Amino acid sequence: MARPRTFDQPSVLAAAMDQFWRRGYEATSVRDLASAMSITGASLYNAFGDKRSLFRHCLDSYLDTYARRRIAELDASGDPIRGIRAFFDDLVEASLKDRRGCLLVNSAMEIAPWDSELAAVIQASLREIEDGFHRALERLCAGTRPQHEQDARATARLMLSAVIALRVLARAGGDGDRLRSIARSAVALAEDWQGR
Amino acid sequence: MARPRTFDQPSVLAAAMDQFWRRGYEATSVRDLASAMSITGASLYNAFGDKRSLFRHCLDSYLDTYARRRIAELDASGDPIRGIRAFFDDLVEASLKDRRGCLLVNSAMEIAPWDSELAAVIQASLREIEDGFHRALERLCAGTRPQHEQDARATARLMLSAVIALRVLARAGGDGDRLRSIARSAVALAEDWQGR
DNA sequence: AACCGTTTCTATCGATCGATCTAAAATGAA
DNA sequence: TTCATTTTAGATCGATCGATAGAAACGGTT
Repeated sequence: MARPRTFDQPSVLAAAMDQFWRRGYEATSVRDLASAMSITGASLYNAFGDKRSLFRHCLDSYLDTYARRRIAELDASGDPIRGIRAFFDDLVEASLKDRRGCLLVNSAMEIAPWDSELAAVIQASLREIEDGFHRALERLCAGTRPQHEQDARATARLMLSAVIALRVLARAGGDGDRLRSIARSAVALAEDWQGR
Repeated sequence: MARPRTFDQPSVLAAAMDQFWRRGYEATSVRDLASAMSITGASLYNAFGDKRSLFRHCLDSYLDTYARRRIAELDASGDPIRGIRAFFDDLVEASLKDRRGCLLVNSAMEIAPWDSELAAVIQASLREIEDGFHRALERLCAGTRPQHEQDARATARLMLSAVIALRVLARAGGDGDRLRSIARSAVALAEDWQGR
């Protein structure tokens, strides 16, 4: 065949993701990316296509590596309430340690209004999170109260709202008290929904 | 004296605000701004200083014109629950009609991480919204249950979360059902808090 | 060992970025 | 009417933008 690549695709993709994550799409230049990835601009274009295509790869990788991992852990939790609490505790801890926020939410703000294809990906991913909460809520009252379907959907959406707001506030420098307070309220939402 | 300006300061500022609001800070060029404001670049720099300074003027104007107006209406409402419902109904309606989202939330994502001075302004404004909800909740049980202060603060913060998420989802193209569902849940939060 | 397809590097493309300069036009005070 | 002062318009600054061209480097195939 031909000359093989000298860089490791997953690791340079992670470096690019980090740039987009911290600085956003517009504010990240191709030179920033190439420098962070330790490759030249030509190699970047050769391997990933243009800037938007590289971003698409980064977003897909982010969703697989971070977003869906949290949902899977929620689904795997034995006790849904404990799973929800672990979800939000972990989210707050990660958000306070790393102020980049969430690449998915960041992209929903910056990219989605201008790129209908990526907007569809983003909306679908947000829906995955919402559905994860919904499944957890349904497990809380398995089979007993089918009439509360609407409530479960509404509660799941309010929990998704808490996730989004946590990420926004963390990126904007919100203090830990506020973040923890929101997380606690979101968990209480599920508890109250179960107990009512 | 000397030659007076030929443009109307508030109206050109509104035009600049519209650009920042729709496109964001980085993606809006000084030429975009000058064109939208119907003045030349030199006039822009002469009247408003550099790009960041113009943005600061726009953000201040936005807070006075939009954000604080909603809070004042909430404070002025006779029935806090009706005021909260009107707040969210109006927010959803406006968010569906105009997909720009909220300049304050947009800026919290894009500007706050890189500009500590503007970050402080943004955090203070978010706190103003939270405090507005908090005052409404306190009016719901005036003087009767001082022990619930912590709950009131937590509920107000969750309502702020709903506002932020509504704005994010609206900008990302979220459908009306989801937005209305979140708004309804946020109002229900206040109702439940009153009734518990 | 010779060949071929791919990657890599350097240099650079035209366009646009934020910002500024010059000079002409316009205005009110003296 | 004159003059000082400010605002205009247009040109342009150096820097950087996303993207590409051409040549050299390289490894698997024959």
